[in-house]
Amino acid sequence: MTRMPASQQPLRDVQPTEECVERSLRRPQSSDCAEPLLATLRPGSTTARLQQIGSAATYRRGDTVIRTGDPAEYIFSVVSGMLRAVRLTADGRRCITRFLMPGDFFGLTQRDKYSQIVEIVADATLNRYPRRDFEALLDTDARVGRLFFNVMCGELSAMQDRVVLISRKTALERMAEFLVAMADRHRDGMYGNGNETELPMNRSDVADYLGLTVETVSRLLKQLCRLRIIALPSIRRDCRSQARST
Amino acid sequence: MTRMPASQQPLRDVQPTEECVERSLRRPQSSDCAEPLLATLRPGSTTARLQQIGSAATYRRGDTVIRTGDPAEYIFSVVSGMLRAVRLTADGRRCITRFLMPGDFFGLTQRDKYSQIVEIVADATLNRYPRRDFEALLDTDARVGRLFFNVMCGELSAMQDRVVLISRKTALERMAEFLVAMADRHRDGMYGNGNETELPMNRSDVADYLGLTVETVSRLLKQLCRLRIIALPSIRRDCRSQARST
DNA sequence: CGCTGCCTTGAAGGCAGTCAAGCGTTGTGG
DNA sequence: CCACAACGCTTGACTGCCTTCAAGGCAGCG
Repeated sequence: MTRMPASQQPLRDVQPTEECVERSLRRPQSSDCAEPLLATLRPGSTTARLQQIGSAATYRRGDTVIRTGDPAEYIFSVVSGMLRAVRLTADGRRCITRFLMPGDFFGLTQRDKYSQIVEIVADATLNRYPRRDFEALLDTDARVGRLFFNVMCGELSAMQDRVVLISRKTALERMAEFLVAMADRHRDGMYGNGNETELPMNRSDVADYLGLTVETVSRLLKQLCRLRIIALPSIRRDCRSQARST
Repeated sequence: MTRMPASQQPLRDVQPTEECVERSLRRPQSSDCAEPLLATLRPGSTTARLQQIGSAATYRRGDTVIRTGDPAEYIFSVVSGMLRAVRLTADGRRCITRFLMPGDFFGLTQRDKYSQIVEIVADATLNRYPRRDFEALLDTDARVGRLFFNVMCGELSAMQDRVVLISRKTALERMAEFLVAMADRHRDGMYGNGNETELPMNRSDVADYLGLTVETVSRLLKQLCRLRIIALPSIRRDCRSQARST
């Protein structure tokens, strides 16, 4: 047994200011999963063995892929499109725990039923892996275990960032960080280039993702327009100058 | 390629009421990790191989085990005591992402640096596993990969529950759910029996865990006392009748 | 004893929610 | 082609929950 030295508590007495919103507009926000998960998927034979057990399926906007309580028979990865992972409280209050984009996995659980709802935000192609095959692979191929260990480390860290965002930041900061995160994720992707990003989800989704109301989201977007931080050429499009947003 | 059928959106138009707080007081809350992680640790030889690379260390209240940015050289599991995982915003606002209790792991990351701070809430004994050895084990023994896959599934689900709790529930509901969760976790443990639970953390910790302020936490506890839902025999002790709390 | 840290309590204020109405777009059917 | 309904988004006025600010109490400890 080793005995560890004591140490001091961190100080904290600063209040949220305009500077905080400024900071929210700068990358990087996330402390752990800065690189996209796709990077961990591309190389090597691990992917190949995984691909063998997977099959593609397409879904349309509004489709429900999995529901809370459904038997967890598949795990999924997103090839294209966008999805939302939803949790509902017993009385119907809604929360979007994450938006799923190409490279993301979902449906991972050790239980026999899914614990969340996943719906399609923008037409999507998914890979489905039968759970039985997936677990067999997990039990025999350590590299697959390692791959998913990494995937889940990244997700866990992202969720921790989200808890901080929602519990300790103002509405404006949440909105700003959300827009920057979306823009980063979509850089040169299907939904955006460097300085223009399409937001396939509606205001209600954004609100439930950030723990706000539709009205507040609407007001915040207007406010960011007034501050010349963003522009909204169309209702679903968020256009920003590089200099300001990064 | 299979084509999936569309389906309907869930309804939701109910407002938080007294009934919601009632509901917060009932178990089970969590949808995925109801059984303690210890259960997944006890049986089989997986644990044995893990134990071989681990060594115990004791810490005192107030100690810092890991800091953001420290080289991630170990992963840890809690044997006894209680810890808090802390994240700070750039300007010092604090958030406790989780309380760590016997059976919990922390320090798991695929990066070379820790992304959070972990401090001791109540004197603790930990197991430390050198990262190098741990990863070697992970790369060779699929059962270890499977074990941690399960561990992380549970944590991920717990974090999702937390996001719902913080983003969509009232202060009173958060407080009630927190107390019930602590009581459940401590049932017949070191910090509690069936109807009395010790809360080793201070008000400030509870506040930063629930996304509230110390003052609000204090007022809520008083309110729950007035409602005869809890009693506070001492400042750190939370005493409830079985009938009401479950 | 006084100091320090933690907790409580009260009063006032503000941020985001609630309620309500109106606008614009899309889609449907006459 | 237009009327109309449905839906999502915006805007304004008001409310209320929780925070902020401030002061005081209590226990532990040098």
